[in-house]
Amino acid sequence: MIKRKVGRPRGDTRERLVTGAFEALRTRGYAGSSSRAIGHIAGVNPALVFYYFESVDDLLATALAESSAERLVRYREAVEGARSLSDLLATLAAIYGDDVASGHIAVVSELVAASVSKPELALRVTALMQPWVELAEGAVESVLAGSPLRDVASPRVIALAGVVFYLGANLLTHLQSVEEVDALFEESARLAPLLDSLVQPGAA
Amino acid sequence: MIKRKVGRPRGDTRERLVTGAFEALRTRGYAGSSSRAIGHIAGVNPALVFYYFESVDDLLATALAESSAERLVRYREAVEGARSLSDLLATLAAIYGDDVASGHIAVVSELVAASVSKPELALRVTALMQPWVELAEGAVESVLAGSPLRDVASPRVIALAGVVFYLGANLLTHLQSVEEVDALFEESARLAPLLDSLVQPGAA
Amino acid sequence: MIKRKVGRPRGDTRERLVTGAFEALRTRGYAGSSSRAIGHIAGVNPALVFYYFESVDDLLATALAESSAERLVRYREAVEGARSLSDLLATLAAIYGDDVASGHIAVVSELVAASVSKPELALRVTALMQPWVELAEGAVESVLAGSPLRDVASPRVIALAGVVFYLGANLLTHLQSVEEVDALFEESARLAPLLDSLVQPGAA
Amino acid sequence: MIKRKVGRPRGDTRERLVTGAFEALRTRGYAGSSSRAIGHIAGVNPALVFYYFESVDDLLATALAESSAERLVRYREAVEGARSLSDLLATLAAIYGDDVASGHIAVVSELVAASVSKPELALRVTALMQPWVELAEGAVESVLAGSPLRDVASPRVIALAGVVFYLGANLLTHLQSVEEVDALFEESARLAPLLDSLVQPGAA
DNA sequence: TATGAATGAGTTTTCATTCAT
DNA sequence: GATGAATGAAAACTCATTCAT
Repeated sequence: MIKRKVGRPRGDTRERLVTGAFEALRTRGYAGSSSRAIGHIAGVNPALVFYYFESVDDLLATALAESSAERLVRYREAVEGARSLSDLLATLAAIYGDDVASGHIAVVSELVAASVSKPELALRVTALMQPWVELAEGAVESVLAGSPLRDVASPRVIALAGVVFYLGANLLTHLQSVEEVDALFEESARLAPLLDSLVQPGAA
Repeated sequence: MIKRKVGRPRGDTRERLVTGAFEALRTRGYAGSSSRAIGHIAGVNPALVFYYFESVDDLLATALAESSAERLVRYREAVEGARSLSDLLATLAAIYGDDVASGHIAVVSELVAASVSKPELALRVTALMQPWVELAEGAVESVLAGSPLRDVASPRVIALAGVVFYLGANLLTHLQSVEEVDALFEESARLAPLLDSLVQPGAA
Repeated sequence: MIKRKVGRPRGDTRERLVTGAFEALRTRGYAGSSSRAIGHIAGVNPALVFYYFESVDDLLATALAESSAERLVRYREAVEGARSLSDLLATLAAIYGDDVASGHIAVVSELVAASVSKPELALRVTALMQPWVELAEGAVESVLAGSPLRDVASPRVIALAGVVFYLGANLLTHLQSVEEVDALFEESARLAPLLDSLVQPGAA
Repeated sequence: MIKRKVGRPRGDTRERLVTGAFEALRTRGYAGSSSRAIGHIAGVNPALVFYYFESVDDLLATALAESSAERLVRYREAVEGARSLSDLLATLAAIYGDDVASGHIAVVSELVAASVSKPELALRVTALMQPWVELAEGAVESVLAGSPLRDVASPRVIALAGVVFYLGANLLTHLQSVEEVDALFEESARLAPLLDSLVQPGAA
């Protein structure tokens, strides 16, 4: 006798869990993302979390990893095409805006926050940050090429500064309102031309 | 025979709890700062947390508040005495350095992070941030006085940028090593004179 | 050096506690009437509960006792003046109505309810019921005097029936709406003359 | 070597919990029916209370619901077969007697009492009462059919009166002795023929 | 693959009560 | 009379994880 639970498409369970974890983090925060909660959102038995993943944290980190990888592909072109510091700042602002809208920013917040007291999770999250730092580093490098600033400022550090800004803005978005943070990006857009002229004194 | 119930009127229980909470946050993170853990560190019955405070979060926020107030007093002079942007950046770096050493930075991290999913806590933490934003705002204002930049950049937003940087650096300190973040501040020190000349073109 | 806490009139503490206990029962229920809660309402140190009373339950029972005694005085005349069963029913309805308004009914509910699993409290509450049963018994007796029913119905049992009705109505008031219970009393008022004619076949 | 973790899949756990809850209410009262106590009586891990039920109150209400449903089936025939008010009163007395013996009455008492300060529980208990009120209403209606009283007394209200009586008797059973309450029912049995003759003046 | 049952440790919080002052 | 501090037990509930099936 063949017995097959009806109505549950097989094979996509892992994927459902990943999506469920992302949603859980986005809507209930790290503390509310228990295996039960994720299973509930995914419409899947909570025990499966441990079948497909090592632990809840592992699943959570995977959810962030997948979202991050997808965005890396999506933004790489814009970042690498940047010709000036103001281009780069504009891109950072655009990424930030998209991430607020998609909920990615909330998920980052939650996991970075949790990482603070979970070393294992911190390792995962840090690893996810690396490609972004490298991407930014390359972009800064090409923008600074031929600039007198090249000798004063290290691209690596400036890239890190961008990440620090993104992380800090992340937190502030939760603590204050989005508007305050938006004002920050608008202001930087206004100052951008000034920065450009610092970088390439002869241009324009 | 002298018999004294341990822990009876010691008079400093509240204070011990506040210190214990700070230590718990610093060494075990938010997740590890249960009433039990705090009571253990303070050498006090965990139920007393609820005698002296409304909740664990209340105690935790109080611990941050006391540390924050003490630092505000300590740093106000330096911040208000700043004469240039590079002075201000140097002060920010100094504060950051002290806060890493004293553990205050860890405590801030933990509570800001936890705030992300605890609205009530977020309110407390946000309130604690305000005096710092205002202090920074005033300092930026006096530094920009008479500068051509005055018309382009709002002191409020620049002050917020400083806070965003502090918060972001906070997180990065946990995710990466302290060295990376130190490099950030060193770099900004190297760039500071350049910024100063932007602010006061005529000077020097 | 004479030191006297300002602003707290001495001597009325016991009374404040009794009133506070009544209010606590009325507004927060038995479960919410902790020594802390009562102390808070009374504006008095919770430890005083144990100075003036044996236990919280003792204080609670005392609060009911005082309210009950006061009402007994107030209603005795009406009950004893009743000339017919319909008079008695009307009085029962009036008492019920007053008790709903004054909150006494809520307090009775809470304590009778709690008595179910607290034998000591049950004793106190039962004792408080006795004078009412006796009062009712006397009234029924005089109403039935000279009635053919006298041989069929014992006044004691009819009085108990009244109390059972009062208690049951008490509970129903909490489970259903007050309106339902009011309907009950209105209906009995409509049926009362019929009952009167049973009691005194000859009259009117 | 046969090794079987105690308490693993036994299959009847839910049922054990329901029975345990009933027993706990019966023998220890509402206040004594903690998850721990129920788990102990049921021989089951207390955490399972929350696996199978939403809360302790949910389990408790379920226990009452199951007992109530079973009795409803058992008594429906007798109630619907009643031809006179005295039949109905006799049935009420019989139900009361059975309920005292089975402990159902104690359980009702406890939960009705607790409902006074637990709105959610009150909803459940009230819902449980409805079928009984309706059953009684139908029975009263058929008994009053063709009676001159039909115009004076509403079946709904008389049915409610029956419930009020049952509830009040419940409480009195706990406050006083069972004997007092028994006397009440005996007396009503003695008065029943009189009532019957009121209802159907022509008969017998 | 998937499920549902089970466990034990953990959490925050509340309480009655006691006692030194 | 009155206070505030302290205690220890208990409550409801949640969780990650395991395991037999």
